[in-house]
Amino acid sequence: MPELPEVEVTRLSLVERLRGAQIAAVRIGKPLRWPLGCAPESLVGHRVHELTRRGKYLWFALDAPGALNSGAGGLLMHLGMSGSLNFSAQHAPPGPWDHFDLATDRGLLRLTDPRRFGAVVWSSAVDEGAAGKLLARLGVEPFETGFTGALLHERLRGRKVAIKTALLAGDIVVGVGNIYASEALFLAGIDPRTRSSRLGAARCERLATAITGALARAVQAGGSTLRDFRDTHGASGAFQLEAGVYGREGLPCKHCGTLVRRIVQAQRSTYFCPQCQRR
DNA sequence: ATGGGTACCTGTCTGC
DNA sequence: TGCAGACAGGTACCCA
Repeated sequence: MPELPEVEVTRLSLVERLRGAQIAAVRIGKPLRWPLGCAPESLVGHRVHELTRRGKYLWFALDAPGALNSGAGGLLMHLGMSGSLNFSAQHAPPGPWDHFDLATDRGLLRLTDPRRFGAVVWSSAVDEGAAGKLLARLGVEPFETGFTGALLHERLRGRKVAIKTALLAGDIVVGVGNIYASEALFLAGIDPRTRSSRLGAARCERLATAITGALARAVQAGGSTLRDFRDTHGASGAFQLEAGVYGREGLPCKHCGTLVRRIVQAQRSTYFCPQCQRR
């Protein structure tokens, strides 16, 4: 489910209530992608100092009991393909897909994840241990000033993979998942099959702008795809209406009327307009 | 280093 | 109706 916009919307909706919340109990359901890495009871008494995001990962920075900002490690969370995070009623029994509960004095935070590609991992610091290892290979944040067309140009040079695949890899720029990779390339007028190294400075500039724009608009829209998932209305929803090409195979391009095509790249669907997007 | 493929797991939809 | 198969918002890891 979650690409950067959905993760950021999740973070924004939780951060105020969670900041300062004290952990009262931790419940683990079925195993997620990786083990927690600490005894769940050892987290009891800690407070959530801050909730931040890196790429599609959430970082719950923890304070030791009684101390303020003592840096008592934290929890790194990934929502995988199907994860969602919400406050539940304090004593609501866990459903079959609820695999991680953080009971706090501010409410019960619950991770629901049917496919269990998600993970919650304890780490002594963001840049150490399990978290450090997972975050080490990540590229720049699309909303930070370091993300420019020039950087894209520099990092794509010498890469032979298709641009769509390069964007998804996450080691150049983070947060662009399967939907927004297609959308950004559509906005930039670039054929997703284009060899990365063939993109010149001008198109890299356009692509950087398109990526930032698409992600920012999606955050503003409230991560509509996330809402779809929670309401179990399937794939149709506000984002589908906004999407230029994603999920629109066989429908007319909104710019030129040419039928949108679907292809498979690196075992993932890619959607594009063969007329508006050029190699 | 790069790139390709596989693996993880479960739900939903489509077509026969 | 039943069932097989395709497909789904991610990413670490293994191997050429």
